[in-house]
Amino acid sequence: MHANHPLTEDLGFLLSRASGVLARSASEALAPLGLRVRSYSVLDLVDEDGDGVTQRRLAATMGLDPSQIVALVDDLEKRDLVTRAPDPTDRRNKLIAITEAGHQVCRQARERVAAASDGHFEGVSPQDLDHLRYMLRRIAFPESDLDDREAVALGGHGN
Amino acid sequence: MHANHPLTEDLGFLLSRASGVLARSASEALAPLGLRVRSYSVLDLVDEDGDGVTQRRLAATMGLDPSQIVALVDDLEKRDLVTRAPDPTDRRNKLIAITEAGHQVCRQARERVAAASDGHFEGVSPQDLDHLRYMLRRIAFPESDLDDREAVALGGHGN
DNA sequence: ATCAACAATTGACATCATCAACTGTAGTTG
DNA sequence: CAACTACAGTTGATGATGTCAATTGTTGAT
Repeated sequence: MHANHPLTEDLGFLLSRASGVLARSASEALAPLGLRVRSYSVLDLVDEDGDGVTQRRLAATMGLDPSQIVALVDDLEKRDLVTRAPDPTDRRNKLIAITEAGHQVCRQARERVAAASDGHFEGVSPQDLDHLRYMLRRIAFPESDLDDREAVALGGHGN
Repeated sequence: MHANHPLTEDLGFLLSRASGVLARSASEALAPLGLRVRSYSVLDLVDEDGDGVTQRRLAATMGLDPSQIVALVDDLEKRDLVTRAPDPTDRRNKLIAITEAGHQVCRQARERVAAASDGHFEGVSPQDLDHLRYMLRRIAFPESDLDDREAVALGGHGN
């Protein structure tokens, strides 16, 4: 008899709650590597993108203010997990690229996070997880629901 | 062509991102009422629970440290949206109950939040939303997957 | 009467979010 | 070229949040 509260049916609340659960889990898994959830996100986004990524882009993808990226990259750079170099094409941009050490750490981090996350998805089927991913992507990245299909239709750019 | 980053397929990341999107939306919707997402959550949980709720319970439901509830209730109490009274049965507990004014504000808040949220779910069917709710509940409240089924088993009152 | 367990509270401290201001670079216009 | 605008990154201030240890008051049991 604790259900029935409108709040516990509210998607925003459930998202926040579920997100918190996963974040804690990931946080614990990453601690031994000296990473936090945020720095791991940066590392992961930079990984497998040999050309380097601008900080602006990182900020946009992570949904953060660009100013917050600075400290994250500072830390990763200080530990030689990423490099930060001005873009030759446009010296305003700084291209963040991963180092070999960073790549290794990133791999370990992925494994740890995945292992830690698995426990939370036990009751859910793989198809349901895919479905969940799909829906969350639509909510998290609304304007780019063009990812997998007709990327054309919208003349403008929504919002 | 920006997809394919493992991170953007990671459920933890997607949850955090989607949660952030909804939270901002709700935050803007609630600002005119002088509420934040957190205080709205408290208000909503207290509403429709005439008997009053202990702060411990609020903390557990919201996934917060009990110490954080104090300030939230302080604020709501100061504005006469809730009352805080010692439980006659066990004077350690304080029962938080809603006031008439609180009930009214809560209703407005719900409408505003719902209106603001709707925009984020446009592309998703009602059944998918139900499904989403269901899965999120499983992730957010793992031990209580009894919600929809044998909610009886525990003689007590959950938790 | 003493003790352990618990709810609420306080305070300290680190993290994070939000914004405004500043620097350096690029592109445009006169 | 000079002046202007626009942008990426950076810094700093300020408030909100998360986390934890310690305290107070209350309960229940010994």
